[in-house]
Amino acid sequence: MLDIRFVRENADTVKAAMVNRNADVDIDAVLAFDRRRRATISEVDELKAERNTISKSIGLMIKEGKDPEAIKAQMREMGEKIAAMDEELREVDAKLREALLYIPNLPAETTPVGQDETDNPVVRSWGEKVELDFEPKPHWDLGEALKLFDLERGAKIAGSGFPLFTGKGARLERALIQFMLDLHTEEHGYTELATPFMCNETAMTGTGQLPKFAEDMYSVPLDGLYPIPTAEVPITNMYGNEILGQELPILHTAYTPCFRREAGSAGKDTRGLQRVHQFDKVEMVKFTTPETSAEEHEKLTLDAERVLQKLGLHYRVIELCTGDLGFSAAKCYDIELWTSAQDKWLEVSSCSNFSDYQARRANIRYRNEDGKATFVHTINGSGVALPRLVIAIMENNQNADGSIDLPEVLWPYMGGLEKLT
RNA sequence: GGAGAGGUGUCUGAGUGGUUUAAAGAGCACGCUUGGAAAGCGUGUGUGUGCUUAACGGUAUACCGAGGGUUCGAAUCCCUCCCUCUCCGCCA
Repeated sequence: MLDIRFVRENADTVKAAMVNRNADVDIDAVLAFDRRRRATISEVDELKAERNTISKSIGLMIKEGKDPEAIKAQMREMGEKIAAMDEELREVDAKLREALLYIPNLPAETTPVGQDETDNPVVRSWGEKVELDFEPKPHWDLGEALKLFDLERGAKIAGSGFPLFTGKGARLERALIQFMLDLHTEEHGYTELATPFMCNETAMTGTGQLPKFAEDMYSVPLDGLYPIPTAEVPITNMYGNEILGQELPILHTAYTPCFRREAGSAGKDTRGLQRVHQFDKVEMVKFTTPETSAEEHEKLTLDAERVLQKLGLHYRVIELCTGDLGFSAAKCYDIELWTSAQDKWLEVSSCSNFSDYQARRANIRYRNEDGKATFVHTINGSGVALPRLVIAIMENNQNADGSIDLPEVLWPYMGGLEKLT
């Protein structure tokens, strides 16, 4: 959520930023709510001040044995007026908040301006494309042949997009999760968490999934819960409504499954594991001061890249331009893996700096050097998401006989297994 | 799911309708004291919002788990909900 004072004082900047984002929001409507809200507060506070004074004098009158009935009758009227104005204030307050919740974050100054994904610059790349001297098979063929997963039976029990991993495929999921968690906790300084896999509406609003993206979320209406689309939700919101007493930055990592309805993307890249409703992911989340967030964002991105380097996978980092930037993010790098069999790039990580946007929504603060309660900056990124990672390993490491070589760092996690046959 | 007990500031903890403007203590910060420290003494010590200020700040209002209600006036009384603890039930 944007700071209403900032919006008030920099309306033109905000409007220009929204144009760069292709965001259709009515800033003037927000400003009108803001004006009405402040006028109402001034008025009702004055009345309340008067009521407090007179109420106290009534107390004194009773003590002195005087009859306060005449004044009380008068005060009843004032009470009704205050109640009416409080109600009006509640309404305009709710409208203002609702409007603000639908306004996306301001892009960082360093975020490149652009229309859509074709304007996203490539920041860097690592490794080289794998050249195979035979006709490579897509992962869905390899996986069925090696019995790594059984997508038909997954569909039978839950629906398409709910993959069922079997045997070595299931073990590969577990091995990758553990490898990544070990890397982030032992070498990158993150503290591991095991979080709830469902969150309430407040948490989903805190990180920006609600209210605007309700249709992307699964929900359990009977209990008011939502299966998490990313560990970002429980991890970020665990500090909601707190003034953090500990040193910043705070670094957390967690494995969770992620649940996404993928509404509106039906039929797009859905073959095999490319786009699924449930997938495993190791996430990284940081809470930083405003001064260090840019630097910590770069470091977090490198932490994600390190996973891919250790696995020996060719990747590139692109930066999202203003037109392609996620709703809550100020700046974002996507990491994409190359797959030779399909001759294309697959997004496996999205590393974003949210500045104080989520912190303001979730009300997460710390004490700055002056001792003043200040909103933290939140940063998070996948480190990394599994299905497309598995795709890249399978498709790039395949042999002519249909077997798949496992990256050396995974051998210990696979019980010594070096090859999927 | 049932019964009971609770939820007050950084912490402990008092407070059952009106100088509570949330007592007191601890902690913390600053000052005095000291050769230095401790002790002692003194002062200060939350958050949101509105108005105001160049700024320090000032001022008003709200906040005692959350949301409603009663009342001239609510931490205090009433209603709904949430959470924690104990016991029972169910259960991996």
